[in-house]
Amino acid sequence: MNQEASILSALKKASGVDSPNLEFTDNLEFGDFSSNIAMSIFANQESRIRNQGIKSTIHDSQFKSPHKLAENIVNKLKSDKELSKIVDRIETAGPGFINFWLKKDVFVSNLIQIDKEKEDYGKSKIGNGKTLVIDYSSPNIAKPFGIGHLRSTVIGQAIYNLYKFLGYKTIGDNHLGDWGTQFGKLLYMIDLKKTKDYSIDNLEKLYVEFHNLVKDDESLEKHAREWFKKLEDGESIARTVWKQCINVSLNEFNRIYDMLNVKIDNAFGESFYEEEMREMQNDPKISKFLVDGEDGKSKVIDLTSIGITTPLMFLKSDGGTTYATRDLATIVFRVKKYNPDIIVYEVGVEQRLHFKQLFAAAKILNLINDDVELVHTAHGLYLAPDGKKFSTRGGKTIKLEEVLDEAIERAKKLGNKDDKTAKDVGIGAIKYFDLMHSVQSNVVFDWEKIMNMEGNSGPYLQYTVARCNSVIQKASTFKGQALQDVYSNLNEEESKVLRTLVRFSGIIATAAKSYSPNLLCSYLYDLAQKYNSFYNAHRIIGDTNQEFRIMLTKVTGQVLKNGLKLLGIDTPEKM
RNA sequence: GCCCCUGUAGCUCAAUGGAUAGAGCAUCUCCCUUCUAAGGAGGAGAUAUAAGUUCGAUUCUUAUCGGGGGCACCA
Repeated sequence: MNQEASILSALKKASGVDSPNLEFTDNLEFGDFSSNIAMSIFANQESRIRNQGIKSTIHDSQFKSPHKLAENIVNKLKSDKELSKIVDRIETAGPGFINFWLKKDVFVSNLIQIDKEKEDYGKSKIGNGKTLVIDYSSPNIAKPFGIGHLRSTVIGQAIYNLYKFLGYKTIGDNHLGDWGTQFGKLLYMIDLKKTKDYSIDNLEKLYVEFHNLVKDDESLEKHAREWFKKLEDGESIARTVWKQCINVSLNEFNRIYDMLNVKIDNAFGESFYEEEMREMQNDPKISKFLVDGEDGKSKVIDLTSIGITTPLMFLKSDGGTTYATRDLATIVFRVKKYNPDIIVYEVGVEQRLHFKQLFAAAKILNLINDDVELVHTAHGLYLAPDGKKFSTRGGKTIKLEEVLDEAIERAKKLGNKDDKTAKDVGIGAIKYFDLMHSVQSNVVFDWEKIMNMEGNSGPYLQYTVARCNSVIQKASTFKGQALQDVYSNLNEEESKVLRTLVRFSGIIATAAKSYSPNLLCSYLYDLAQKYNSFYNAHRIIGDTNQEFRIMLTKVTGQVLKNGLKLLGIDTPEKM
């Protein structure tokens, strides 16, 4: 158990609150950790207590002020023997904060632990026995891999890595958009133009052209649906062309995944669930929930009972399936195959309504148990410089590959001669830029910013790791001993690094739980910055404290490396 | 028209209702005969507006004004 968890458990006992608040304090004046639990309990507003889920065995009327209540809790905490092993001092402060100072040797043993566990440091078993399925990346076949797919790909990968690190059984699925009326549109255009050019560029052109033609002739939408129906019914020409489009696209996508160094367990794609879709259509337990759509021919699932006025389109007028049908079928498959505890959809915010509908429908149709958690991360979008959404239909996109190439090129110009390092740095810059933003916020695309290699950036963190490596390499006399003696006279910079190091496992848990890799980014940047301050202010090799300082360098490099690996960012030895 | 999200420094972004609102870019001053200057130290600079709830509000509520996304046979 880490220090944070130990304090939490003691606090839980002393306050009688199930999930007391504990946060790291950046200002040592307020301890290493701080809790506002006394003030929360004291706020005797029933509604707030209910809203925050705070139930305490302590009745607030016994105490005159949150400060008095805090003192009461502190007294209990002081008699906690387990806690006294790691905590040096507990005090109340201000209006009723409870502040904890960790013992110096907690920091020492933490250093030793990091050095011992190396790349496993920070791992946990809290997810053992639990399964998480995550749907991410999910580009559409026959369209270029645009900048828009970057978020889903890298955030999804980071969430996957985080949960795996926490001991979950994790299954990643690239839910390729390889089915649906979009292919009808393409098949119609291919037939119209009698073309055999199935290159992505041409397919994209046809798709854009289709939408231009539709502006003048809405009946084309109907033709597209007819073509998709043919495809769905297994018509051989449609299937052959469709298959060729898929092969072309997959080659293209795989090249990009190689560049990004992303490997997704499965890539079943929407077409994979044809069997489940057919079974659902014939299942009386499902069909009893289907009602006629407005035209009397389509079948929809009514969601007004749970406050969603837009019904879910289950079968189109021509009997063809929709995106929603396929997503429901996917749930059926995943439940049957993996029995997951959590299913995460790392999909953009523009599909919020769809997932709201989908999750509601899955419950109505009894496809999942109530205890399965369905999560839509709803990441924000890359917006064009004019502040609007990039549009595939309008042909306005930025190809991810161009961005990646440019970043690698810039990394080379900075002096990274070997290709692997240039690639790690260039790709690292792009991934970090994406991940550092909070998941839900939109990001305005800017060539200069996305490949930033200074300041709060991927290359900054990679550079810090390389710097640590370089110091370690020069420190040939390092024996890794005699650490215990130096703690009475740590300087400010050293203390800051030490205090930051102990937070790693807590940050990982929080980042995973809230599906927010950006929290890990901020942490790593904070750690690197504190280390760099230390590095600039003090000599390492040759100092009387050199054993300690070298150790500090070694484990900082290790923690940064572990964190970056979780983010899917490689760390070159040298740069 | 209706629904959802959002508004923090010149720009791009952080901050489970907590203590002095953090960064990066840009800008101004310094620091390489010292272990990697892709670095470090320091200036200047921000919570859209108006009420409300609270011991305490960037965070919660309401209104106003911006911005974005969506609203059954695209995904």
